[in-house]
Amino acid sequence: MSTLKYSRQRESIKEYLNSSCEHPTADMVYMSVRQEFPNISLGTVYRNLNLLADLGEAIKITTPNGGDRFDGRTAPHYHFCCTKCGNVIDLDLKELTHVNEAANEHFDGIIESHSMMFYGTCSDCINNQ
Amino acid sequence: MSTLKYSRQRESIKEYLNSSCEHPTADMVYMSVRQEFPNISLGTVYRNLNLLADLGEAIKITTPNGGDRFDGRTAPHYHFCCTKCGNVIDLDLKELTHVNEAANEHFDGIIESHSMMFYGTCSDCINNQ
DNA sequence: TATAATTATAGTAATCATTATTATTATTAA
DNA sequence: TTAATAATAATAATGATTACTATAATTATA
Repeated sequence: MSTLKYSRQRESIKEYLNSSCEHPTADMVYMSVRQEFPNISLGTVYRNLNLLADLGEAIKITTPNGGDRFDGRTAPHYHFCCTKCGNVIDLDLKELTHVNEAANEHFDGIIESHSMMFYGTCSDCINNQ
Repeated sequence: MSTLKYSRQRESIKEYLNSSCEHPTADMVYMSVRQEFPNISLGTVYRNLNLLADLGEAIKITTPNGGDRFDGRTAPHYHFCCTKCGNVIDLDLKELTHVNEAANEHFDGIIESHSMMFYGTCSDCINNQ
């Protein structure tokens, strides 16, 4: 196994993830971090986002359209995805703690976690339409 | 607006979706329907799967790896996705009916639906490891 | 502190899933 | 039966992501 080595690029990516609340795509992270590191490569962004997700320092959010999104907020919470504009928004909804066990009752494998995504229209799209 | 025209290819795709319980990817549908229509195009498969989903005759399941999957069972239900092999399995868990309203309480837009995916290890991967 | 070892990067090519294009074919309406 | 039109097959194009490789940055060691 290889040991993790510091990199300023990864630090900048992590910082941006933690400061942003828009659940950016890899490309959005790329655009932002390029202000500090004009030569950073999109591959570097992807590699580090996935690394941070593996380390548990970020969450990868699978969406139906427009690529995965990333979230620096690692505490369990749920998301809303607007079917009009695709934006992802944090929800204030307490964690469903018993569903994993409930789902496991009639199931032959081992259930460890779940993710839930809510869909509809965000307030921006309601107002601007 | 254009009127829908019958096609034997679409009929075969629909039939396969309804007979299968493995939540096939577009490519799996393609492989199967090719036995009846050797010249069918992958584009035709994609177009019809999306069309069926739009018509409400199938459900598109977004997964973290390996492409979207399709389900001919349209009654609301939840899925499990194995983190080892990627297989998608139906769960016997009753629908969470109040979460949409609960999520909407502190939210500025309109929430219409949700999807939930459970993760863990399926029984095949537990046994074969 | 200099040097060696090793990981990370930039730049680029390749891959995978999906959608778009277009000439031809199948279905439906007149 | 013919005309209108939607669907298809074949292929090209796109978008998101990963793989490759020579160089640069970081860390360990002498």
